[in-house]
Amino acid sequence: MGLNIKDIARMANVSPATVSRVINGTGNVNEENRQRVLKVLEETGYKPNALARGLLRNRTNVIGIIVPDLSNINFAEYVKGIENEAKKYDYNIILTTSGNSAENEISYFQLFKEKRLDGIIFSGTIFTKKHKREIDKTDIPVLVFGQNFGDNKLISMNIDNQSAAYEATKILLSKGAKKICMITGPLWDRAAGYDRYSGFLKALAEEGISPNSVPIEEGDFTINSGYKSMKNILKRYEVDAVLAANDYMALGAIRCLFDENKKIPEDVQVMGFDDIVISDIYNPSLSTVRIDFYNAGKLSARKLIKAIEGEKVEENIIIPYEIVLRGSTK
Amino acid sequence: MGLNIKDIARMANVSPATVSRVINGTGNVNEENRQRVLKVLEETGYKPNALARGLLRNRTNVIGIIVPDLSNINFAEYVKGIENEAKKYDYNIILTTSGNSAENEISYFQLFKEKRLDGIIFSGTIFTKKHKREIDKTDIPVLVFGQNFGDNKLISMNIDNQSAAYEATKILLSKGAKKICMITGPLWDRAAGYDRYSGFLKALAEEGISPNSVPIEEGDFTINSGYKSMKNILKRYEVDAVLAANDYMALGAIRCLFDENKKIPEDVQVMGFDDIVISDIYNPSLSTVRIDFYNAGKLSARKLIKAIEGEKVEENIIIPYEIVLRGSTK
DNA sequence: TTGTAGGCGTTATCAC
DNA sequence: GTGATAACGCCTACAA
Repeated sequence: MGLNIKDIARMANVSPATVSRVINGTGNVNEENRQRVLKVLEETGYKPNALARGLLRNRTNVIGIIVPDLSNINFAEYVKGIENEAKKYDYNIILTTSGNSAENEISYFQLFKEKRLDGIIFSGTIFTKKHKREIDKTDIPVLVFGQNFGDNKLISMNIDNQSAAYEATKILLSKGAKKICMITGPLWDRAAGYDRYSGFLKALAEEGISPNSVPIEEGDFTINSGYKSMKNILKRYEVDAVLAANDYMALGAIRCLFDENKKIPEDVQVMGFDDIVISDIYNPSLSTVRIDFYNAGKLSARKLIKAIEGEKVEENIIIPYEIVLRGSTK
Repeated sequence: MGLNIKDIARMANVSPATVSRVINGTGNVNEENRQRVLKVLEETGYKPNALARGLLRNRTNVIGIIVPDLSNINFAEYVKGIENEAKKYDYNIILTTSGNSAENEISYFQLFKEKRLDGIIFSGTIFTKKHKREIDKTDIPVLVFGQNFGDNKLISMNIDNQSAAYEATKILLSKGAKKICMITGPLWDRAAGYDRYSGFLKALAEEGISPNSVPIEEGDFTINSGYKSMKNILKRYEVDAVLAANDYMALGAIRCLFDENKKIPEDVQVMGFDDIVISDIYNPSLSTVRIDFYNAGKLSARKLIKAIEGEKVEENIIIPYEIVLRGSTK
C-alpha cells in the first residue's frame, strides 16, 4: 500500500500518463508497454485512489441513504434492495439511520453534500418545510420515499397507504364485520400512521358509518402496543373486526383476543399490514397487506441512478400493494 | 453549490488560508475577519469538499461493512449498532452485502481499499485462505465478526456458539429429555451452522449418548426448512426434545409438531436460537438463546475506531449469550 | 505513441 | 494575524 501512480510508472518504466491510460483503457498504448504495466499492476495490487479520482471527475459512485430505523424489517429490505441494485451499476451506498429525528436527517443531507455523493435516497416519517429547504439547496438528485410531497425538483416514490387501508377495511366489512375497530400507528408518521388511518375512515364514511362510534387506538407498531390497544378497546366495546396498521400490532391483538377467549376469525376478524415472515405460519395465519419493500428498493436505486446519469425520470412513482387473505379473516 | 474555498475567501475579503483556519478552528484569526467569514459561510451554506480533504489527510472517516444479508434480522441489528456507535465518533459507514459469496467479499475488500476507507468490519459465513490473503494485503484495520481465525493482524469478535449450543442442550437434557434431536443450519456456515452443531454433539458426548442414535437434519434457517426437517425426523423417530439452530426453524418445527398433535412442552420440548421479537408472544412462547447483535455492533464500531486511531485493541473479543427459558421447555 | 504540466479543493508550512 | 505556496494522487490537454 501507499503506492501511487508514479511508483507504478517508475516500476514499469513508463510515465504516469501511460499507466493511467492502461488502467482506464483510454487512448492508445504500445502493446509491449501495456503488458509491462499490467504486470506491475498485478504484482503490486495497486488500486487508484478513489478520492483523487473523485476530486477530478466530481463523481464518487456512492449513493447516500437515510432511513429511520434498520430494526424495522421493511426498511432493512428496502436498503437491501437499493444496495443490490446499485451494485449492478457500480454504485455503493453510505447508510445512515435517523431514528426519526428531523435534525439528524438534515445534518445527513449536509454530510452527503460534503462527501460529494452522487445521489440521495431519503425515507423519513415526517417531512417538514425544513427538509424541503435543505433538499432545494442541494443540486444532487434526491429520491424521497414514502412521502407525498409535490415538488418537481425531486423524484418521489410512494406506497398508496390510504388506498390499501381503504381496501382492507372494505374487505373486512364485506365479510360481515359490523363492529369494526382500528389500531393505528403513531399519527405523526404520515405514511404508515396517518395515511392508513385515513384510508380506514374513508371506507367507513362510504358505508355511512360514523367514525365517532368506532373504537380507534393509537399504537407504536410494537407487539406490546397491539396487545394493550386491543385490551383497551375490549374494555369498553364489543368488536368483530380489527384492522391493525402493521402485523406486529395485529399479532399482539390476536394474542389479547386469545387471552380473552375470542375465536379468530369466528368472533373477531383480524387484518394486519406488511406480511412479515411469521404471518403465514402464525396460528391463526394472518391476513395482511403485502408491500414489496425489497423491490421498492431496487426500483429506487434504478430511478435515482438514471437521474444521476442525466436521464429524465418520472416524478412520482407508486409502489403497488397486495392484499393477502389467510386464516384470520372469514 | 459548486462553491469552493476560494470563492468564500473572495466574498469575505480574506485568503483561502484564513477561511480554512476559521472552518477548522486551527490557528489564530482576527475576530473581525472570523465574523465576516462565518457570515459568508452561513449565507452560502458552503461545505468543504470531503474528497479534497481526505486526499490530503489520508482519512475519510468512513468504515466499510461487509455482511452476508440484511434480511437476517441479526445482521440488520448488528449494522444498526455499528452505525449508531460510529456516528458518535463522527464516522459513517459504507454498507455492502455479499450474499455469502466469497468472490463478492474479496472484491469489496479491494473496493474499500480504493476508496481509502479508514477501517473494515467483515462478517462472513465462511472464511478462506483467500480472505486471509486479501486482509493481509490491506493495511487498514480490519475487524472480523463471527469467525474464529487466529491472526494477530486483525481484531476478531466472536459469539461462542459452541458453548451456547452446548449449554442449551444440557438444559434440555437436565429437564428430562431422553430422545433429543437437532435441526442445524447449513454446516458450511461456520458460526451459526457448524459451531452450534458441534456444541450439541459435545453435550451428547458428555452424557455418553452416541451421536449415531440421534436424529439430525440440516435446515437453511427458514421457517419452512424447520417444518420439513421436523417432519422428516418424525417419520422415523420418536423424539421428546428439539434444538434448532435458529428461532425461525424452531417455529417451523413447532408448527409441524402441532400438526402432528404433539403437545409442547409436555410431549416435546423445543429450544431455538436468536430470540427474535416474535418468540416471546408465540404460542407457546419459545425458549431460546439470546445474543445481543445490536450491542455487538456497537462494540465492533468502538473497537475498530480505537484501532483506527492507533490505540491497542485486544485481539479476540467474545460476545456473551443468554439462555431464555419460556413456555416451549419444561 | 508517449511524456510533461496543470489543475481538481483543501490544508500545512513558511514567510511576512 | 495573514497570505502565498506546495502538496495529496489522479487525469487530460497539449506538445513532442
